[in-house]
Amino acid sequence: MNEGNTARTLAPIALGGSRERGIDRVLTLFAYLNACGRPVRIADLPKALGAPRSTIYEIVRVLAEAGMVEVTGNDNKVFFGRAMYLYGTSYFRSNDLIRRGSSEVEALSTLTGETSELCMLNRNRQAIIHTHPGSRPMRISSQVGSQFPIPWTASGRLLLSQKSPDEIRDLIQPDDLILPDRRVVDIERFIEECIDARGKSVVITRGLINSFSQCLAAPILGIDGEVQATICLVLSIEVSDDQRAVLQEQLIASGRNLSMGTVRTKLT
Amino acid sequence: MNEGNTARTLAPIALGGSRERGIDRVLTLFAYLNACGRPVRIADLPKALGAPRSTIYEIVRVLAEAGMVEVTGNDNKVFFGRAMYLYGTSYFRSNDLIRRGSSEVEALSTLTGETSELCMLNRNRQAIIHTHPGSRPMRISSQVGSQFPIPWTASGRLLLSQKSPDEIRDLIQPDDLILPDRRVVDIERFIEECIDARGKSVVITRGLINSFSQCLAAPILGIDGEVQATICLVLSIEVSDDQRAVLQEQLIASGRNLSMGTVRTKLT
DNA sequence: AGGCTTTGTCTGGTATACCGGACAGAAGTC
DNA sequence: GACTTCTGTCCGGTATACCAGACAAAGCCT
Repeated sequence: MNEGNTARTLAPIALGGSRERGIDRVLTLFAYLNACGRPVRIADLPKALGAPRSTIYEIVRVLAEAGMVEVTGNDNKVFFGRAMYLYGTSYFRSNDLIRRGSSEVEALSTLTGETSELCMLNRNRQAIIHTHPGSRPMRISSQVGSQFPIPWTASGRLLLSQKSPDEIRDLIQPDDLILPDRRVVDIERFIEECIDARGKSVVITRGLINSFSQCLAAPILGIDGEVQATICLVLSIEVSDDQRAVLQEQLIASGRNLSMGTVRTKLT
Repeated sequence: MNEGNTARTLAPIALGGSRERGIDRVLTLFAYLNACGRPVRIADLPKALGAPRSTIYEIVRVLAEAGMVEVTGNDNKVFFGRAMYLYGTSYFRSNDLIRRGSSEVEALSTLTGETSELCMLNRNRQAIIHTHPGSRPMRISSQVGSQFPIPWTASGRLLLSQKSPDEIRDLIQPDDLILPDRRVVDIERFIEECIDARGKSVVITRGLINSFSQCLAAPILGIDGEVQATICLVLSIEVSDDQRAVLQEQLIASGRNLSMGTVRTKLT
């Protein structure tokens, strides 16, 4: 019933009915479909995206023709299409880090029995690129493709660790500082934590996204030492210190394993 | 050195310098990136796509900001980006057939030792959705994401088998009828072959894409009996009749396995 | 170094892509 | 069946996205 809540966060600004480019409409549409995670009725899109009906129908028609989205036969719902999958696969094939990272996540998760994730920055969000659930009876896991506000996660602190305070301030929207339980993260405190994360081989956050989990994240470094991604473990808050120390070592090893040019240069 | 050969097949018409929509430029760009299969210098795009420089730079900037493409740091090449991967994954997750089909391809290929592929229609091309190379010393295989003119393949005949002659004529461009060795497929003959394929449980083509391979394709049927995709085997032309008969049965079983509602309804 | 080509940025003008709104058909409501 | 709401299509006007072309910076040859 509440219209446009999602739209307000997705649509660039969407004031007053100012005219907008087709390409921007398309990008907003994609983001919205991804956020929904399932087919959406075309008729709902104008409201949800704050766009005129005629525009939406035209855009969907063009995108459907190109295979970027598909329209289901009977009830006119749209979702991503085959072409999107092909292009995404193309990216995956070309991207060594994601390929290696995905299999490292599987390995780490199998080894430890815990949920493991590969995370990267996507604009001003932290995206779950790949994940493998743990083998414990109570799994804690998030969906591939879902995106979190950066301040919610340990990975986020690492991913921003090489940015300047001003860059961080620019990147973080006020909304992003509100945790799921309504607590608010102080931006200055967050910036400190990011800078603190610089060069660290592991960062831990506890009780941020919820009260019963903690997140251990290790950086994956590029050829010139910048943080390209993180690999992380999602643990129950109750894991013993000893256990965590072991897991932490394995996590750091995985992160180092995926990093470029840092380990190999070591002399025997 | 030959400029624009690819562009001519990709760009809608692109005559005379008529103005074109941003969204169409974007779709052309995506298709071109996919056709190249690797990062492309931004500076080459205006020539390749028949678009003005200023437009290309603007479009790439916007798409890069949204993460749909990425620009490499040093030599300004563009390729698909993380967002494309996320959205593609989203499609994959929502699409049962591709998920099951991909694993069936793996299974069939492992079982037979031959190259296997999952194919679907994508606009007026046949797309390789998933593939697994055979275990023979001389592999014959094509890349995931690559797209062929429909008349080149056995799968193509199945995928069009339920269309009317007029629909087929509309779909097939004159260029598509030219085989890699310059022979030309007769459109009327091709239409007959498509209609022939209607209801067949396997279609075989020999020496079409090259002289040393043959392609066996089996339909994957949707709930109401229409061909949604095909699964196929790429074999050396020299495989014995006996061998082929065995492979053919396994292929048909895989296709039936992936089809909806046809087998399960059988009485014991 | 001097010319030549290539690359990326910027700007103003105009063809047109997007918008608003009208319209008809479908679907629900009483 | 009359009335309201919702869905999808169509059309003319205008704000503007795209284009052409100029410019500077950087390569790249002799």
